[in-house]
Amino acid sequence: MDAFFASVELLRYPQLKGLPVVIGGRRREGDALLPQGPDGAGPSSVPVADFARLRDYVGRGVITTATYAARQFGVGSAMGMMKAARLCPQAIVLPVDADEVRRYSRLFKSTITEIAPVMQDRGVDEVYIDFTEVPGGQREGGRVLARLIQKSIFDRTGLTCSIGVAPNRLLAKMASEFDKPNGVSIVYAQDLQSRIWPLDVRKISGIGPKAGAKLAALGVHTIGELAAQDPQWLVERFGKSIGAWMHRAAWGQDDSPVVTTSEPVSMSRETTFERDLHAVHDKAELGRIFTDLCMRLAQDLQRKGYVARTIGVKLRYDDFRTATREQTACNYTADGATIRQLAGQCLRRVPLDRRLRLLGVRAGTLVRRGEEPGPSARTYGQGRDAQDAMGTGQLF
DNA sequence: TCTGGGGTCCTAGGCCCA
DNA sequence: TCTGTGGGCCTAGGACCC
Repeated sequence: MDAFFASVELLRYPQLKGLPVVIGGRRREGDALLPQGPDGAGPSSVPVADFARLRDYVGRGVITTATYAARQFGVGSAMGMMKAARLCPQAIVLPVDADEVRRYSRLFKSTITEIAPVMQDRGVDEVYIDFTEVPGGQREGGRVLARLIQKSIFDRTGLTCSIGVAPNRLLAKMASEFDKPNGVSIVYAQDLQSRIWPLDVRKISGIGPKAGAKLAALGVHTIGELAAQDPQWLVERFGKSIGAWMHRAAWGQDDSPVVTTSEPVSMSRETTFERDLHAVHDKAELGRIFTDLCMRLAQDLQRKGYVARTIGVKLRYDDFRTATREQTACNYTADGATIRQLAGQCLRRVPLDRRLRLLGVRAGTLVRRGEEPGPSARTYGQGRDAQDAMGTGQLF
């Protein structure tokens, strides 16, 4: 299989090109989404000076993405806004406009599938494409088709994207990193030792901060060093599945197909509070938020046509520890009140002695509405804790 | 003053059942 | 009848991704 990996940079205001810009943070009620130009001309006509700056940002939140100009200051995705403001106070802050991002994401993907129909979603701004069967897909190792896709995306959306082409998804993803934000990189199987092995192990999608640090502590820093390890040695340290996968990945091996359809496994809604809340002192406010999360989750399920049998809660304490509890019911549901009741039972099994910074509600074991199997013969979550919770009053 | 939100997958332990 | 074993499901937590 030959695979493309394409990712787009979701910044489209030409007057901000080349400037440090971060997208992210948390929007407060009543905040204007973006400064608007005269006569409804939109943000594209707003002078640079009129955009908000990172130094003026107040409150919680993280960076969703940053331009390459901002990244030069050390600012990057998932960084706290306050830390980013210290590193690059002059950066322009744009809010996340989720509806607009979704619209452009759909446009980006439909442009690709019109050219190469076998495409796998990898989030809002990334896709894998199998172009084995696309006419002309092999010309110049795939470069011709990649350029065509790039141009089509730019013509349709005004967005640039970087593309990697390689024998499989794993290598294509790494190849796409080689020439950002608007390049095409081709990696052949025989390039493994010269172009992949010198890279840091963290460049492998799936090796994150924890595994990266553990490997570093074991003296393994590059992908080449990872490839040199005995697979059994990796299995003993990272487990059967991940250890074996790591070794295959280091050798550039990946036989996973480009999957064009998938069913959701879970849906959830969560929110971080403006200030930490206490289960007793802020009971009314927490109750309102909790109910709202349950209702929004129910709406999500109903809108997308799913019902769930497992309902759970997620809490994050003021010390950032996380606790989850979940319960699988006899029947499937997408009803807000039922979800609220089940989630409330889960909540009673969590310690609530510390202040909370986040509350979430999750629905799992999903099936399409109308395709529910019969009631489960066995029910779980009926232990002492769960029984304590049954039939008692609501916590919040 | 750190650290969002919405997901997937893996692991480990417990329980139940054949 | 008792015990051991293995599989499936549930639960909680963690790692990782965009």
